[in-house]
Amino acid sequence: METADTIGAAPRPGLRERKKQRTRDALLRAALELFTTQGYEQTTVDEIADAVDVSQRTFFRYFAGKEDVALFVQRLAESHFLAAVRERPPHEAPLEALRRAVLESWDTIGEAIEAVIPIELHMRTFQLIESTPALLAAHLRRSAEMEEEIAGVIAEREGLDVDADPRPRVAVAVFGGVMRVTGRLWGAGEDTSVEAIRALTASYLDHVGPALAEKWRT
Amino acid sequence: METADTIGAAPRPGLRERKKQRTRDALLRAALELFTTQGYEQTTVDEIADAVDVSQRTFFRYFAGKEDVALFVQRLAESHFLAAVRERPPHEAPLEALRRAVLESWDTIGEAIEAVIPIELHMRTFQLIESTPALLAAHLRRSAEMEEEIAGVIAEREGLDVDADPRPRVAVAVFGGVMRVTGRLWGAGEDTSVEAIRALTASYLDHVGPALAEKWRT
DNA sequence: AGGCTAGTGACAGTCGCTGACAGTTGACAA
DNA sequence: TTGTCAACTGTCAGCGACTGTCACTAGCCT
Repeated sequence: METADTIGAAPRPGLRERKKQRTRDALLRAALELFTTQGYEQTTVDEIADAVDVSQRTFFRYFAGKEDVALFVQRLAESHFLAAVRERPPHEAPLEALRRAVLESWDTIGEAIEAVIPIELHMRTFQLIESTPALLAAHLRRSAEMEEEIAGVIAEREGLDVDADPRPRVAVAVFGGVMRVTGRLWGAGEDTSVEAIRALTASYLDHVGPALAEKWRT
Repeated sequence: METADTIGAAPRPGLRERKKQRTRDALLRAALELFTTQGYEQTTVDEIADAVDVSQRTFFRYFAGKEDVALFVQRLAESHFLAAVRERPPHEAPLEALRRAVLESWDTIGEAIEAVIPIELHMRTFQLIESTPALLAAHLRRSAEMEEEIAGVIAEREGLDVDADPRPRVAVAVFGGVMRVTGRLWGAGEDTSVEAIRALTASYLDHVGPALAEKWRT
């Protein structure tokens, strides 16, 4: 099944594989570039394919559709976050684990992204998603799916049954809600640095307690 | 501009208007019936139009698309909930107002729905939305938009600036997150009665506090 | 009764997406 | 090196969602 160098650190992917990777990257970049400059709906799949000089059919062999390309990097980031959650030490309280996972994972996420596309392009894409109904919808659905997954992780950490105890899902729902708000505000604001989103997230998470309080008047 | 009976309680819509209403209702029912029996993706717009004996073009004059029909009743419910929130007395704490608004509005929502389609059909539609990716995505986006609106209402109640104080958005995000979880579980469960969703909602809202606690172990 | 206009159907066209088939090119063994 | 196999690709054909156009029908109003 596998060649001898499977164990080695640099398996040298082979020409075929490298070519595939190049086409995939080229399609991704071309798509995001076109989306962010002329708009998502205004960009046709043919345009993207033409820009990379492949047939439309080939585009669909690499990506499930327009949506899929647009959210590709987002999914990358999400999987990093999910991994970060799984690696939190078990003694941390659920919300604390989630909080630290986000705050810490942003750096690794940034690196992972830059290995594929320029970070600046990703920023523009992020704002595009927020402002394009079709993309926002798809993104929210993905988020919902991931929340379900995370709820499972949390439940396991605490040795609970997700379907019996409401707390895992509730905690994750609360957390997810706050994350969406911060993401939205970050995209709308001026400062698109990693520091900015980190500070914003921390601040908003700190406001969950006060927001649930009976009296808002100081 | 308006005829004399504008002031009257029963303006008698006129034949034209009544005909339109009938077509709209017929399209809505036919669509939901087809969606829930053979599936959303498996149902074409032509089928729906044929079932009501109008042209495809006419369908698109009444609804923006397939998604729009499927979520029509949901939007009806949402607007009722929003109205209920606006009518809560100002002395209630934000989360308390939201809580009471949901719990109380379900009855009025039920009535409003039944004026358009049989309630049983709506239940099936609800489950369809939860289990159809494309519809779930659209629904989540709508919810997000409404959360933004509600955040504005809450901010106004408390005399705050939504963009300056994080609490309105955070509170609504938390609430919305819990609502989604309960909705999901309700659709997945057996008991589709109004009582069931009411009890489930109350229970899950009560678990927000415990879910945020440091220690989950009793 | 007759003109006005909202609502409709028929038609054509765009775009996202998929299946089928044939041609090309890297991978791997004889 | 060469030949075989499998992976990738392009071309073509087609479906379904959706939109613009235009002529026509049918309520409405005077």
